[in-house]
Amino acid sequence: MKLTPSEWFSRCDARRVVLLQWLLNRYGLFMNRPMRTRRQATLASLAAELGVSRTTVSNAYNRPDQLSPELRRRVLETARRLGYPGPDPVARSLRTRKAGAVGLLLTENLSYAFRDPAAVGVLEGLALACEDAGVGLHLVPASPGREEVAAVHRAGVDGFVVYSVPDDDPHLAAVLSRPVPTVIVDQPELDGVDRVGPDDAAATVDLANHLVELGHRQIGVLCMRLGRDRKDGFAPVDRQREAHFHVQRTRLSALARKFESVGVDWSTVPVVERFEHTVDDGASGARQLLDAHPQVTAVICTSDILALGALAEAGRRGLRVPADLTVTGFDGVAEATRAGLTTVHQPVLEKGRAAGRLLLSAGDRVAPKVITLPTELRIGTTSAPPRTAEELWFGP
Amino acid sequence: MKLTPSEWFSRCDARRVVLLQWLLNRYGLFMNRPMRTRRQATLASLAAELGVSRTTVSNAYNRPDQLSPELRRRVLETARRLGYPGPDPVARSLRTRKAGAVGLLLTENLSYAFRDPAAVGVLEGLALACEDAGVGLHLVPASPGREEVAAVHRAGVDGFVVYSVPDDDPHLAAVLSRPVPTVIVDQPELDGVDRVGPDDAAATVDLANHLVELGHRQIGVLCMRLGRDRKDGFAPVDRQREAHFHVQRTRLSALARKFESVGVDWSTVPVVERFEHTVDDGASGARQLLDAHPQVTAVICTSDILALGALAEAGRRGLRVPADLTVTGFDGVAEATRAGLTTVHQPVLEKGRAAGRLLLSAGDRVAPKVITLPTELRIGTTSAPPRTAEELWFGP
DNA sequence: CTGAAAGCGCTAACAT
DNA sequence: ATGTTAGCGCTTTCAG
Repeated sequence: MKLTPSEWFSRCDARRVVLLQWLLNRYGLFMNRPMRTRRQATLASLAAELGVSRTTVSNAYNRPDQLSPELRRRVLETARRLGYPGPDPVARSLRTRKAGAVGLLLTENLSYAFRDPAAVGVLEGLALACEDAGVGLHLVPASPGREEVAAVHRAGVDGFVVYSVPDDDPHLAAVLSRPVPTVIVDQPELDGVDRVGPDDAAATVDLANHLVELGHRQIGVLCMRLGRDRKDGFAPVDRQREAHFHVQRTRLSALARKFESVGVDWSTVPVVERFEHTVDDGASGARQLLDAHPQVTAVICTSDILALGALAEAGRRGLRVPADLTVTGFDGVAEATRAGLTTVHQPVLEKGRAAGRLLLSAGDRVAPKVITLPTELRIGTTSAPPRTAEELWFGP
Repeated sequence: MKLTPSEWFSRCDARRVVLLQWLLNRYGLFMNRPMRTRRQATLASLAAELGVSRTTVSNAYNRPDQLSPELRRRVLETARRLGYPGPDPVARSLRTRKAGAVGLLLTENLSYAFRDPAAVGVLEGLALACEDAGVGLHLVPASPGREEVAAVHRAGVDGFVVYSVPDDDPHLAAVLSRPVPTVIVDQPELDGVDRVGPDDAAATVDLANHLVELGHRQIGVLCMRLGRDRKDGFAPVDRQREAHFHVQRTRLSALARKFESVGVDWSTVPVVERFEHTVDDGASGARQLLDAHPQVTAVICTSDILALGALAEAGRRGLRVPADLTVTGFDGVAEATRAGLTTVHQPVLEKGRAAGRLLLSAGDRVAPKVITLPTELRIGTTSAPPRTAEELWFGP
């Protein structure tokens, strides 16, 4: 039988192989590569050089106890001499079926992720969980604009954490199509997919109760984006109901339920939406809200960032908080606490950490798991009873 | 000649192979794997199912122009039916020698990285560069404490960005031992390694000039950690000189040169070191400095974060800034600008972005490249001439 | 436009 | 304690 070149090659003894490899390397076979990238030493060439098997070299790196210390020393020494940088991580990943990294998908400009303290908290918690497990955290390049999902397919990871994306996000679909475990943080809520997040409805009801008890009936709401389309302004009830962001949808509907239960017609409650989640947009949203509805006694914001903007706008208008206007937030980030904001605190760092742990412990689990984090209503110095008609006439 | 099983196997035609694979799969060969992980479809099995070659299936994903649209449709359709998730990223990386990710090494708790605005800026810029190039950003889990460098070797990346680590960092050594391009941000300064950073010496001299011109001679310095060992307190001159952080070393020596040139004996200048880089540590450092040296008229901080702490401490002591005490920073982060701090501004976001671009454009380059970023002295409201003896006695 | 052949560099199971 | 064998899943010339 005729041998293929590779078969013949593989029948040569180690010394011959080395010689051949060297010759091929030296004279042209790799000429198409830039000369600088001189053919790296590999585990195989190292083994050949040493006259031992590849297994032995592999063991020298991965299972020191499987070798005599003396041989191991020789292997490592020769590796250094030959400039062998250790087993190639990609090849090892292919073989072991472990990439040693978890992917993070946040369909937002990364700039946003780094600016929003709540997002940073999640990121930090996740990073800590990864650090504990010794795995890398692979940020997937996915801007909200681009529909390009190739990056998701290209990511060599053992699982994904998806942070707060719309339910119709194409990147999310791509993630779910990959045969690796996935944990969603906050939103969307998907059957059969692990998730970690607060009980938004309950937390929002707590907050609403507080405002109802204070006596507020003339309220306005400032919320984050409700869809992937850029839209700033008043959001009618059907847009609220069809919001592609589950968190916003839940918070709004919880507010609606509570306030309707005390006789407020929700369709008359102004809800202002802002696409960007910044303090400035919070301020402009509050401006729009208060310009059109000056009778409002409380502005409920679905995030602290927006609420900080609302506070700034109140100041600009000469409205004293909470005497003239009540403002509330959501998240309980440090900046908000410092500002004395009445808000719902959620443990963002824990959220990220829980997501990481959940993901990394996947595999021994079969049923999807949902972790609900505790929230806490934190009454600060930005909420008080509305001024009565009397007070408005005669002063406090 | 006797055929090995694999040789024999490879001589079977496609239909037989499929049947065999199916049988083996079904009956025991993979019984050691958990049953849930039912053998995923692969490109090969898909090709077999379709009766085409692997090349064709590969092309369907990677080179649509190499197929009839009709065939491509059929391939993708069958893929969906079989639950084939597309080419495995790790296998592809092994074959193409491209991981599609850049590694980021910052030997600090990631928590720190996310809290320090200067670090966040760099991270953000780097993330933007990666996003533009469509490659992932792989955060390497490397806490300062652990000497464990395996994570560096395990990272499947095409290159590394190293942000501000000590020159004797073992993780850095591990990175440099990998046969991939590396760009260092800020420090250390290493021959033959690409680097991007400001001209610390020149910038510091600018700042020192400003203080000298104002008339300050009794100064104190507050600096970041000078070594990997946790050490808080006064740093004698030799510790300053032997600092393992090039940036700190340079800033201190530039200050020393400048102030010595106007007659100040540097060995009498108190330099307080803080291991942690937080506002609180800045405050405690300032306290230690001012407790021991109340005659100081200016506190020069090697970062804005420390300077913000110093401002807080000054307030706590009833010192008016800048009337009673001048405080300066370094970096020009937003918080500092808001506080009116006199500082050296450096474009942190650009720094990260430049590092990313530099790394991603490597390969067509041969000589190492160093990018020096412009800095700008920003005189704020925290620097003024020191009070004269007269003023001290008779008031301003 | 399609297919055959040849590995990328490594590890794990199973011998010895 | 060390070696043998058999791929992991893919892309890429090169030859039809």
